[in-house]
Order: sequence, then C-alpha cells, then structure tokens
Amino acid sequence: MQIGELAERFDLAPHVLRHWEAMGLLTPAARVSGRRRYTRDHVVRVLTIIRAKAGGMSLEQIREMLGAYGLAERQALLQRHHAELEERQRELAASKALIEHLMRCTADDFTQCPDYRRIVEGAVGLHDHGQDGCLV
Amino acid sequence: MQIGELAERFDLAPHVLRHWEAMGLLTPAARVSGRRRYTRDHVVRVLTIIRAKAGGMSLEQIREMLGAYGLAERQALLQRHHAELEERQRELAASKALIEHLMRCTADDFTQCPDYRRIVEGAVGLHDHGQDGCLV
DNA sequence: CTGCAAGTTAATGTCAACATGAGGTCAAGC
DNA sequence: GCTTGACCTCATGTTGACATTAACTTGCAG
Repeated sequence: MQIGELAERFDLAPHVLRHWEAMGLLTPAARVSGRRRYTRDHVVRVLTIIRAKAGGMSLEQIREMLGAYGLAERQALLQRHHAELEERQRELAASKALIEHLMRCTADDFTQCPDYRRIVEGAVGLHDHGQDGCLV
Repeated sequence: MQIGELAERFDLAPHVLRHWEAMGLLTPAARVSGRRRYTRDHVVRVLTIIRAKAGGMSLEQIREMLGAYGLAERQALLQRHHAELEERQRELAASKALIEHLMRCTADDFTQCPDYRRIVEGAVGLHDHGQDGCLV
C-alpha cells in the first residue's frame, strides 16, 4: 500500500503520515523505488495513533508508548495515561454540568445568576478571602 | 483587586489575564492610576473561562459565548458546545477502553495481539478492501 | 515518447495560546 | 529622595502539529 491509499483510509493528508514518521511514530517497512510501502501492521499502528490522539495524547507521548516494547515499561506508561484520561473525564463532566445549568438559566446575563455563581465559586477553592463586600 | 491577586487566585500568570483581555474575553472595569482593578464579577468571568477551556473550548469560542448576551443566541451556542462535549466524551471513552485492554494485554508487542487488532480494526470503518493477504 | 498524477525531500509558513524581555510608571517604605 | 516591587505597553520568541510550496522523480495510459 502506498502513502496515498493509507492516508485516504483514515481521511488524512499524506504529509501527515510523513510528519508522524519524521516524529518517530511510524517506520515504513520498505521502499520500492524510493516510495514508501505500508503493510497491515502500519494500518494498525496508524489507528493506534489516531485513537491515542483522540484521547488527548501528544505525539511525544504516543512515540514513547509505541517505543516502549518492554511489557513493564509500557504498562507503566499506560497506567499514567489512564489516570490522565480519568482526570479529563472528570473535567469534561464538570464543564458539561456547568453548560447544562447555563442552558436552563434564563437570566439575560448569566454571570449574574445566583445559581451559576454558586456552582462556579464552589468549583475552585474560592473561599472568599476578601472578607467584606468591598472588592473594588 | 489587582491583576496579581486575581491571577494568583487561579494560579495563573498575570500576563495570561492580559492576554485574555487582548483577545476580548475580559474587560477590566476600571483603571486606578493605569492599573487594572477587578471586581467579583471578573472572578466569576475568569472561572467561567477556565471551566470552558477545561471543556475544550478555544478562546474564540469562549469569546463568542461571553459576547452573546441575548438569551437565544447564547443557548444556541451552548447547544452546539454541549454536543461537542458529548462527542468528546465518546472519544474519551473509546480511548480509555482501548487503553484498558492494552493494560491487560501481556503480549510483548501489543500491535501483534489479535484481540487488540480486532478492537482497533472494528473502531473505524476498516472493512478490508484489500481483498486478499497481499497488502505489501 | 509524452503527459500527467502521485510520489519524493527539504525548506518554510501558519495558527493558537501563551512566554519572555525591554523599557517605563507609580506608590509605599526607609 | 531613593529604592523596591508590582504594575504597564509593545515587540518578539516559543511550542506543537501540522500545511504549503518548490523542485524533482517515477509509473502508467495513450
């Protein structure tokens, strides 16, 4: 398979695959008269990269993970990334809850809505260390 | 409240707040001898920005949302962003499932693990339009 | 043989979201 | 009155992940 076909399968531009290769994420198996030839393994690898990106990993992190051929090393990386994903899920859920509240809020300027302020102020440790109303 | 204090509350660098202001996300209420003075409203606004960013919105999107003072207009934006968040949640869940599988996989090179390949190939529409084993 | 589409490398451009640095202002304390 | 520290503006640098362009080669159709 040549670069164009592989790229099209995943709706990528060919230069993206070259870029990933330059970043050390992809290693083309062979060249036929200077052109990259990809195998089924590469398909799996590209999919892995795409999925990992969708999960918020940087190319650098993905490179590490793909480069970690030792079982133990890889599992440690996965462990870390799994924790990151859960953190992201929590953040997403919080943002979504906020948005859902805003969607129900009919105030014209939502930053004035008392419910909103309660939620948002509870979200971070904002325990009001300005002790009176004089927060000019 | 001055910029340093506000920034410190959210563990931000002051120049980030100035940047957000330059991008039209924040409008300082007043200047006292050239210096920005922030009110409680700004605290709410900063928190809103932070939460929105955590939810994956770009500064541009946030600017739009904060600028949309009409109820209807805002709700439309929120609707869209809510859908985006759900899409992200699905992606995150898929990535997490993949990682969880990888954590259980004891193969030395996980791209060779049949279970993994099944999952990953099912994930995208990869209905194998290379019709035989000759995918060189 | 002649195009022409699709491949190649290498260099450079883009974009968002800051980060950093230069050079200046201002109020408080000694 | 002089230093110190937090603030100011304006300009430029950085980073990550590509996108674009230029100049060239290759494989195949007609």
